[in-house]
Amino acid sequence: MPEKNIQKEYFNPGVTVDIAIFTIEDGALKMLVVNRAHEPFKGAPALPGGFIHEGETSRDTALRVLADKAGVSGVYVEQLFTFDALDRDPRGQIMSVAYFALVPRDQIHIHTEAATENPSLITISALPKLAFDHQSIASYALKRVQDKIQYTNIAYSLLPKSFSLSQLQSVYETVLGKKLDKRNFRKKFLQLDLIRATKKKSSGGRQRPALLYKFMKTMPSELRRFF
Amino acid sequence: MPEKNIQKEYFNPGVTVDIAIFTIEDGALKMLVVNRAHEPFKGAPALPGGFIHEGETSRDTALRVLADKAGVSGVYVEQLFTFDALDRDPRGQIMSVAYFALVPRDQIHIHTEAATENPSLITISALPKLAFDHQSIASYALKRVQDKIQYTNIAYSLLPKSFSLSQLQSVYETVLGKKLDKRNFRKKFLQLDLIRATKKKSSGGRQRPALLYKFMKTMPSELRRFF
DNA sequence: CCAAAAGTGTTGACTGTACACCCATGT
DNA sequence: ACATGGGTGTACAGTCAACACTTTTGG
Repeated sequence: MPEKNIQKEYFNPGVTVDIAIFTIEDGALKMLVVNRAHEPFKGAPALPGGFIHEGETSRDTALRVLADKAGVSGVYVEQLFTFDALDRDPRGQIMSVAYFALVPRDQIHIHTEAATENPSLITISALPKLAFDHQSIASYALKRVQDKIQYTNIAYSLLPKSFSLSQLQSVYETVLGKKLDKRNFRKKFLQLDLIRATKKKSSGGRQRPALLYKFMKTMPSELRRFF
Repeated sequence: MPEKNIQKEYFNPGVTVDIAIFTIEDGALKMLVVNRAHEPFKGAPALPGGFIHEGETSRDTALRVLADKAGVSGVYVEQLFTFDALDRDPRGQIMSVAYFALVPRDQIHIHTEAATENPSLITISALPKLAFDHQSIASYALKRVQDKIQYTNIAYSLLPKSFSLSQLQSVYETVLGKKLDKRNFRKKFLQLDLIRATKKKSSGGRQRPALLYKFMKTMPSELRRFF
């Protein structure tokens, strides 16, 4: 290994960050995609992303993109994988450190002035072809979310601060793409000691109000597998 | 995103690959470390690694380092995580795409002519302080291996082509750092349909010869969690 | 015949899954 | 009063964990 002037003496690939931003809207799992403003793949749908800036970690870049394109901060963000197939970008050898984020729908603000490239939410089950290898990144991200919602508390990042057990169950059903049994779900989840009942009840519906719960920790925490 | 000449117009961080190479020797889990030949951290133990070359993916780099420093090829190698804290390398902003590999002890050839930097095997439980953030990389790698041996067949990459159930169990005990029940282990593992008995038996010991088994697939394959 | 590792089943505890009805509210 | 989602328990099946003795070989 060399000592100095790494940037000049050695070959450095380009390094970008791409981020799969998931949310739930109308009972469907959706992902935020943008339309590329420039070549390559001009006009094609793609994951939001950008080059790493000097003095910025890849996570910083991911958070910056998240703020720029979706107007969101303070949500769950995790590094996924680094994609670096040599032919993934026609401009040359450019790797992508991929991230994913989970965001409650009402925290996404697509129409900020900074939100270039027409960000929009697309249902996962109807994803169009994406630019670069973003298809692979998206499916890798989906798999990770589906795995991880089963043994961590990351669901907190798809829900409002307080929520009913039915809302929580609906998040699981939407992410996993399958129905769950109501009684078993409640029994198991309450045993985990992750959420606590508040003194409030939901209102506004024309049905019996539901007890509202909160996650005790809105920080990632690992558990044993529970679904 | 820009269109051309990425390498010149934009800031590119340095990109290295570091690899945690695990093996089992004398019933202990060990990792290969080198002594750094140059600054920074000259003389300090570190994970083997190096810069990505032009036209090389990070995985290519990992395989190259594995061949150079350990004389090994054809083993299980997996990308771990990309480490890019800004202060991780005193030379500047240099990220590391970390990998790990699992290698049977007898396939490691430390004393090839190319094996610079005195590679040596260190017991995991007695790791010295390592250069850079290699401490973090190593513990992250260990955790990943411990997790993944429980729901994939990666143990194949720590064993010879044929092996007894006791050898297999010993691999699990060594990696997980705990004793397992012999009858339960055998029952569960055989149910998984991952290995097949051969017609051979072990010999040479002064005890009852064991039936030898082979993994049906020596390619990564995922399962449900089994330990 | 002795030492050493190989090989083999059963039981009880726990966990997961299937399943149906009454309750509280708004309209 | 009715429509809507909220809330609750039991029984059966499957999985996990604990546990000890006999077998086969080499020396």
